[in-house]
Amino acid sequence: MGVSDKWARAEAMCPHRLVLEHVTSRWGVLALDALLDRSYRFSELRREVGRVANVSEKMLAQTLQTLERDGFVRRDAKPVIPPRVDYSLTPLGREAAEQVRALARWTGLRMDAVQQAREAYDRAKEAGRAQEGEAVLR
Amino acid sequence: MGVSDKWARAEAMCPHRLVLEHVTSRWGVLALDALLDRSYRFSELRREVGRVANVSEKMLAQTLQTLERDGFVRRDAKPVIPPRVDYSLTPLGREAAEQVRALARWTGLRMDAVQQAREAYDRAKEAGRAQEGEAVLR
DNA sequence: CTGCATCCTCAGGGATACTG
DNA sequence: CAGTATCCCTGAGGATGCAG
Repeated sequence: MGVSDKWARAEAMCPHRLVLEHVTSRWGVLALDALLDRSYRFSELRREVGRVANVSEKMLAQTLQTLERDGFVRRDAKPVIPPRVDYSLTPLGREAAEQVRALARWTGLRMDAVQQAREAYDRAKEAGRAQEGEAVLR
Repeated sequence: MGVSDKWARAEAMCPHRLVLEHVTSRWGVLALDALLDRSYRFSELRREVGRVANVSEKMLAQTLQTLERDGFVRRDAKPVIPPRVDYSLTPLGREAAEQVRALARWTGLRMDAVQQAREAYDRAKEAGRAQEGEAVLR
């Protein structure tokens, strides 16, 4: 289990923050987003998520377990050889995933504004440095 | 700068994911949420965020810089002694913060469902273990 | 194929001390 | 007060190997 004492304390202070962390975690976001479209088998999901950013099988498994425990993801393992496990969203998980996707879509829409802001910021910073240098020279 | 090569690669693949990470980062969420209500001075914000989870001044500063660079947070430092720096949301940041707060509120509302799911999960897991033990005994 | 266990690395992030 | 710089350590997370 990955839950450290520090997190236990955090949970005590504000339990729903932990859920938020799970949902907005690096791989949680991507998994939920993918599962919003359809159900996936494990390595299928791994590939799908991997289209955006590579995820180790360990982290994906861990993420899915957390999401399952929180009641967002349903896992059904068919008892066949070779094993086949399908992951899908519960109704609760669907709600969460929609929120997350909304946020993700928003960031996509506003990327240009963010880009501009960054350039302005970097330019301003650069100008600041130049002035500083000038001051030193006299 | 804390941007590692790994993140540079991630940015190349999918730039808006990075923004999402900033916004949903541990301290980003709390800062945005706090600033949605009003503007704060640095250590005032530190205290406010600290009501939920303690944040080192280093991490708060880092978080605020990232958010400022992305154009979410406006920072105005009054040139007075002692220094006074006010942080507030830009219109863009307000949009982001509202999304984040929506997500946060949703988790709060659904905490009971999550709790139940967790208990069910843990019970099922426990039952599984018990059966396993039984099987071993015969 | 789907995991769980193990080991190992590195970067996130806390504590502290110092500057403007 | 509001940071910046430094040190240091924990823990997230990748790689590998094994089991069912």
